[in-house]
Amino acid sequence: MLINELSKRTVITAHTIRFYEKSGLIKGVRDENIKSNNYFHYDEETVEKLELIRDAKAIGYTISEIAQLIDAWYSNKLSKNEKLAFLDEKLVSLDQKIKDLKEMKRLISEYKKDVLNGEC
Amino acid sequence: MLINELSKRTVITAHTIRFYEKSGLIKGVRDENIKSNNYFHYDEETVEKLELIRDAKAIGYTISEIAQLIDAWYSNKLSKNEKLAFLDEKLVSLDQKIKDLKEMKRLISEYKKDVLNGEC
DNA sequence: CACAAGTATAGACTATACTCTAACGTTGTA
DNA sequence: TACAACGTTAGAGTATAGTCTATACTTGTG
Repeated sequence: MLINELSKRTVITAHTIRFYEKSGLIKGVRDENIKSNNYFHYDEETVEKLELIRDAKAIGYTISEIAQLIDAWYSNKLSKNEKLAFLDEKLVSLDQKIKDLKEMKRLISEYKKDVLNGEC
Repeated sequence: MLINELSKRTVITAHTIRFYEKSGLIKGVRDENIKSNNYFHYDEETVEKLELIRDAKAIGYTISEIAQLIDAWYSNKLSKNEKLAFLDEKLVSLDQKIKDLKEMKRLISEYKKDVLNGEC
C-alpha cells in the first residue's frame, strides 16, 4: 500500500509517518518494476509497527526507546538472549511506572480527604 | 532559604528552579527589610512543591498539568467542589494510564513467549 | 486533456522542557 | 580587601517530537 492508505488505516498523518520513517522506526520499499515514480510501498507489518508506536508513545516511551522495542520485535539485530533481556528490562520498568502511578493515586486520594474535611 | 539551599535540598538545579518559577509553579518572596539585594526566599512549602513536581513529572505530567495540580493543592483559586472534581479527573486518568501500562506488559509478555519458543 | 489528488524531499517552524552563557551586582571568608 | 561563591535577569541554545510549507513530479478522474 502507499502512504495515503497507510495514513488512513493508522490515523497517523503522512507527515508524521515520514517523520517516523526518517527516524528509522518503519521502512517502506520501492518497486523496482515501476520506473516512472519512486513511491514507497508499505506492508501489514508497518501497520502493526505504527500501532505499536502509538501504544508505546501513549505510555511515555520516547522514539529511541520505541526504535529499540521494534528491533527486539521485528529485526534480527539482537540475539534471542539479548531480546529476552531487553524485554525483561521493559517489564521491570513498566512495573516501576505502575508503582509510581499508584503512589500518585494515593497522594491525590489523601489530599481529596483533606479537601472533603475542609482542611485546606 | 535562598535558591542554593533549595537546590541542594531538592537536588534540582538553580536554573531549573528558576525555570519553574518563571513557569508559575513556585513562588519565592523578597525580604522587604533587606534593601541591599533582591534575593528570593523560599519556604518549606516550596520544597514540597518541587517534590510534587518531580513525582508528577516522573509519571508523565506536563508543566501546565502540574501547575493545575499545584493550584488544586495549595491555592484558593478553586472552590472545594472544583478541587474535588479536578482531583477525581486525575484519579480517572491515572487509572487509565495504569490500564495502558498493564496492556503493554501483556503485549511484551506474549512476545517474550514467542521469542522463547523460537517463533521469531 | 485539464486538473485535482497523491507522492517525495528539503527545510523552516512550533511547543515543551529544560540548560547554559553573559553580564553584573552581593555576600562571605582568608 | 581581594576574590571566590552566590544571586538576578535576559536571552541564546539544545533535544524531542512533531507539523507545515514550498517545490516539483506522478497518477487518477471527468
